[in-house]
Amino acid sequence: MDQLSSTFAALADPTRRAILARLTEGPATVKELSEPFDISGPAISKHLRVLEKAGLITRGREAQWRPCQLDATPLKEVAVWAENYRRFWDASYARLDALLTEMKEMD
Amino acid sequence: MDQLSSTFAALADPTRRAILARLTEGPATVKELSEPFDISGPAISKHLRVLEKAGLITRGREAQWRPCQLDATPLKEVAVWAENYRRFWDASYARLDALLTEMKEMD
DNA sequence: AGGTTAGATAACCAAGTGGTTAGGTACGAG
DNA sequence: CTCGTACCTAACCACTTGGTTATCTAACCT
Repeated sequence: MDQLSSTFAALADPTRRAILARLTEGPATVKELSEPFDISGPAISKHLRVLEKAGLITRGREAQWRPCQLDATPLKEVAVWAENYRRFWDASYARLDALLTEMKEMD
Repeated sequence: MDQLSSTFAALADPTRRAILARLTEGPATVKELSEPFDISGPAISKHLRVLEKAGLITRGREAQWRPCQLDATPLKEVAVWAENYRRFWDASYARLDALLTEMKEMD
């Protein structure tokens, strides 16, 4: 799978997006991350592995803890990708687009 | 599934992203959309249904054709969501963030 | 009416996903 | 050394996904 696909796939799950949101407040242990959800530890572990493979988190080792940290780099690609479609949702861009087309047709 | 999740899920497939890219050039029939790929018609039909359920395309009826059209509205939500993480990938925002934290710690 | 074309649906398959429970590893504390 | 804690892996399950082929409907063109 390409980078963008695995990033989108990782973001398709609400639990994983919530984990990312939590990590904006700073690094956290697996235990801390699992607290807001009533799913088992292994389920969280799987989510973290998906996020790690997508490059959205990095994991360290400190004694018996494996602290997770946000890495938002892939989200930049997402933002850039989405921005390419801005003119299709933004009305003012659509008007500008129409204007440019009109001008192009004049020559 | 919530809106954002189904949008991300729809975008996780390269074929579907290519279909969206093609639709930026204007509406197209199912046949036209399937031409660049060497997968079967039904496979394309399934992709289109996923895109339609995610609200990324709308479909009309003209004789025996069912022309597809881009609807980028959900992509705005994607862009907005991703922008919330800008300060975590943008160095200058990170510096601003550090500065603000420093200032906060001073009182 | 008959044939061709566009497209959807149905049934199936292999692989992936999100969850579980059970059991294993590694570390710190007493 | 033993106990508890943090975390992982393994095996399993139900469901989804991305693909297939075969079959159907609907519209156009002779």
